[in-house]
Amino acid sequence: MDSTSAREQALAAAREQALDAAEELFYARGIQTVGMDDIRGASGVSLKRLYQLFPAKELLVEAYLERRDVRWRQRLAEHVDGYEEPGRRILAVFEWLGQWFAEPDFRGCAWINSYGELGATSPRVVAQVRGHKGAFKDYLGGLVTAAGLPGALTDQLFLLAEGAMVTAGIARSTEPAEQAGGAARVLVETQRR
Amino acid sequence: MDSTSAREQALAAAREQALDAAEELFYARGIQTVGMDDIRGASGVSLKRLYQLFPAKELLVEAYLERRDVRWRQRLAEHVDGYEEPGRRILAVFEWLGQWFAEPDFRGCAWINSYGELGATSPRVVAQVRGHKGAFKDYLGGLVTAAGLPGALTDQLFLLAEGAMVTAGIARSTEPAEQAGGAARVLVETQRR
DNA sequence: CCAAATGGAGAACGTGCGTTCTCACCTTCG
DNA sequence: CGAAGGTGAGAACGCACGTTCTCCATTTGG
Repeated sequence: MDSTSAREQALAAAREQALDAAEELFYARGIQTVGMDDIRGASGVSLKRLYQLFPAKELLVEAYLERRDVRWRQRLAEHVDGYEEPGRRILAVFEWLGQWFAEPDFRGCAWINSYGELGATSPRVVAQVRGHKGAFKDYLGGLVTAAGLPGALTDQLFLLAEGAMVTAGIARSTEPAEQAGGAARVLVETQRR
Repeated sequence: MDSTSAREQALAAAREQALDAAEELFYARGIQTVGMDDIRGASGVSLKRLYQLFPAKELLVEAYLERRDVRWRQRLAEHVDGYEEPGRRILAVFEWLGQWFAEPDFRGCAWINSYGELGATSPRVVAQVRGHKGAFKDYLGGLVTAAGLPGALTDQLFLLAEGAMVTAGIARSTEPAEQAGGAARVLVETQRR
């Protein structure tokens, strides 16, 4: 007998459909302007099931950010893992940012946007944003120490990456990735000796 | 006879009171969670007058961002003008960011937050945000060229400043200012010879 | 001093939306 | 087969809020 019954599979499938719709709509139009009814329409999951899976909209938002965080960091890591040399791996981060910025539906950093929208009212969203940014910074920190570089460099590279994300979102441009990458190269080189 | 009649003065005063309340509330709690009635309560300006001064909430938001932009850049320029040496003036920008981050009611960059909240729905807000960021970048550019440094440095310093603002807002910390300032110093020094 | 316009307080209107409820229709299992 | 429980479609409920309107007091200009 399966550990996952037919009913459980149906619930899991509905959950993914709901999160797919939530991600697409929330990211594209913001969270507050998307109603639960829009999620239902885009996902095909009934309101009843939606509220069964996520007892409140805030929990759906939380799950959306959580799943996106895992996937986002996974995609980044996959790109970085295409390189071996520690210094090169650091620059690969900014390279990947450029690829991300170039995606046609890019609308800035989902977490920064969510923070701007709900940072003052939703502690769960704040926790997700801090968690995501903390995880990204930790990842950067790993790359820096693997390259034998001082930890203080991590913060600087992190700020460059954050600045690039906001600016790419606001200006609808991919340039910030190269500009940040250039600055990162200089900072890394300076620390190398 | 005055070019400003008593009535005009009253209107101008009400406008300032409305904008004072709007700035305090919008910045602290976000724009969508503050109702026009909250603005009335905090400002003492009646709804009728509010709508007479700003025919729609979006226009009040626009005016709020516009006035804040002028004041923000003024405060920054005043701090920078405390220094003469061109290289020092660049670093003074990050110094001032640190002072700003340390203010008790600091809640991140008002424009980045507004963009996250309304960037997908309000073209007027988007225009204000792009305008403000453009003006800030231009100001930085002036400092860079005054120091005889290459223009490409402007973009890098801008990204550091933006990253510091977002991060200070999300993490509720003033550290990003020093971290960004440290990176800026390295970037400037590297270009100096 | 009076008519006309202005202003404030707050009710009212319309709408959007988060959340719950209704009800008819299955599915399931004894 | 038949009762019990879950499900989808969508109505319904409550509330918040942007915007407008009502009503009365006040001011203003002739």
